[in-house]
Amino acid sequence: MARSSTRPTSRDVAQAAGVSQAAVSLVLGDKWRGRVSETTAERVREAARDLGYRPNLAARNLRLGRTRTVLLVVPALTTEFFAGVYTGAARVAAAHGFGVVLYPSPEGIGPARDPFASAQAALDGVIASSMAADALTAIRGDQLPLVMLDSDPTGSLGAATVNLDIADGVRQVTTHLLGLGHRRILHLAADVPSWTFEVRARELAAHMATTPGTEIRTARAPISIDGALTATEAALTAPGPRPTAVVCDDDKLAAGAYKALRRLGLRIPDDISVTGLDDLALATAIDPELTTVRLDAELFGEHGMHALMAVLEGREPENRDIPVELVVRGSTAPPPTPA
Amino acid sequence: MARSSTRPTSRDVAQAAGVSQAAVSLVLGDKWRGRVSETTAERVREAARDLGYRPNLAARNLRLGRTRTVLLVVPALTTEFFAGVYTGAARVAAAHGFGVVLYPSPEGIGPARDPFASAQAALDGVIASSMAADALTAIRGDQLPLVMLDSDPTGSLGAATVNLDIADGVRQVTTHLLGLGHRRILHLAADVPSWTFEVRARELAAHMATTPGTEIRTARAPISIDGALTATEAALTAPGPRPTAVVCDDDKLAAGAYKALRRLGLRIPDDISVTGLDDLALATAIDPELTTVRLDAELFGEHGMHALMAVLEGREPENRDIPVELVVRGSTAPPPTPA
DNA sequence: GAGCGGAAGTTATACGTAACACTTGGAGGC
DNA sequence: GCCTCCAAGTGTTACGTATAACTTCCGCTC
Repeated sequence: MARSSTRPTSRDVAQAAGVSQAAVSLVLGDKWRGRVSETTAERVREAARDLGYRPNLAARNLRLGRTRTVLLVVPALTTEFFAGVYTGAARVAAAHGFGVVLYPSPEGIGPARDPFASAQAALDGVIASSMAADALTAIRGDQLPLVMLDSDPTGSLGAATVNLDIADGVRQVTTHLLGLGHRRILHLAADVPSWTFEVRARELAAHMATTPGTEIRTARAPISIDGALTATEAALTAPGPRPTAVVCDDDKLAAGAYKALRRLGLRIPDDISVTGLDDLALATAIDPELTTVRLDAELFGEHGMHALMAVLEGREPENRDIPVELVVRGSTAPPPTPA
Repeated sequence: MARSSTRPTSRDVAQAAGVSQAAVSLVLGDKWRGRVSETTAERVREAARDLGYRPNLAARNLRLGRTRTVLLVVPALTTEFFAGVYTGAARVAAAHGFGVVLYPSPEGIGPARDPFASAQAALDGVIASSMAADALTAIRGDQLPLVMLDSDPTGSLGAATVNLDIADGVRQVTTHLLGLGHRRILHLAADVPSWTFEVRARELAAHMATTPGTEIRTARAPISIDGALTATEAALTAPGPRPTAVVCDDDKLAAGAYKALRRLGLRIPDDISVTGLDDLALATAIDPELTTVRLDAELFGEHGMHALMAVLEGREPENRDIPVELVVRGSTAPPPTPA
């Protein structure tokens, strides 16, 4: 009968199995072939099971100087309900000096007060998306291997980058609209300083310029339905010939644009076309369903992690852009013929 | 000039400052009042700054046997884009034997392969919501302080629970609809085995029964727009008098119901009313805006964390239900008067 | 001038693990 | 009959930190 108040250690298992702590470590670490007999190994495994042994990861991490864990940094929280749960919980936790780590069951969400303080205990590398400069400085200060998602490849950080081919997506949207006959476009731009949004504006301008007689009007809005509504309404009631299509930086903005258009009495797509970018569930929830650019988020994640693994293994990561795909639905049509 | 290849330790700082490692620990741990002179303390801080010293959290955690970090377990991933990023990244990472931790910048997302394997290194407690039984068993095996969110308070787990007053929300919805004159209701239920959904069905039935001549038809659907669409269409084309209102277990189901109703040529709310539950951004993105029950997710999170803190500090957590609020929008109206 | 107490440190140790270097007891070769 | 070699382990150490216990020096009091 061992002390049951505290968690069992490998030494407790060793004692229970009548072997040394080293043997336990070998067996449970799966490094015993030819070093420990099969019968002894089984005895150790049984003892570990009986005691409910779980290795202490803090000790293991300290010993190995390595954690087999990486940090994925995302720009902001898109989840709605559990984002709120996290925010509230994290606030109280912080007040108690605690950090919070989210776990997605079975897929996935994320962690902590100060990511680099509370995470460095368990990090071999970082994947970061569209981050603030100061956070990046903190990461670099840690000298952790870093992969950037959707960031300027010419940025001076010297980190590997993995990007969605947003530029091509914008080209596809533009080609689609130009082909339908649209010439005057309202660009509903996300009011967020991020490379990925700069690309949209730049590429839209560049590709529209290839056709003569085109015109782009720009409205900026925070990424929220209400923000998009207000900005769109203002832009469309401004003087001058009305745009015949609204190109939105993402689907959420498009949902806001829908509301503004309804309020202005404009029918989609008869009076005005709308496009999004992301292909969220929202895109098919609204009426008419949204013509948008599908981003393969999973593939994106896979490529990002592959790149990080390459860096960790000393290989050169490949900087390939991930293809995207235009999905044409009911929100785009030829512009109305002028009376 | 110290060795610069490896990360500086507190001993390196001590050497640089000409003091013992213990002194460094005291100064940086802010426990030096009356034990170290102000000038020495400043010298230590300067050395730490110069070397870019960051304490090794694995070592600290090992030493303290405590991590000031808790794990928040959520039932599934609601985020769309970054959920996919996480899934893909986690898959590749797992293939390499790595775990993944998400970090929300600046608010918040979460972590890992096997939550209890990769997290126990840094956990003092757990907040879990609607979890699978096996995962719960794993948690209990860890003997970690546990708070359950939205779970059966009479469950045999002996954990503290913090719940939203979903029952009251359902009562408010029912009262609202009965007051408008609705008697035949379609309950679009989430096909997910969870206490929180059982409550909806039970409470709806109980409260409807208080008014004579009422009738509930039930349709089950997975929580997705397409699933809800199919289930709703099937339920409303079935024989018998058509329900005049659809009560949905959450907003996403309601969005699917909208599509089904449009397809059937029914106008909302003139021909049929719809209600949701959650008050997501989606609720105001669809047309007409959805009458739903607002859940204060942040407050929920705060209460969950308060409860966990109480457990950690040996206090008795209070098991209060968190109030919810009916938000009446454009999707509900009196039932059409029969011809 | 002996003794005391506090300031300003230092020394030593333990947390739990992984792995290197060593031991021991036979079996087999010549 | 002796040497070698291998299987099957064990003893020991280090990872970096926090802290309890100890030391040393000095200024004061009586």
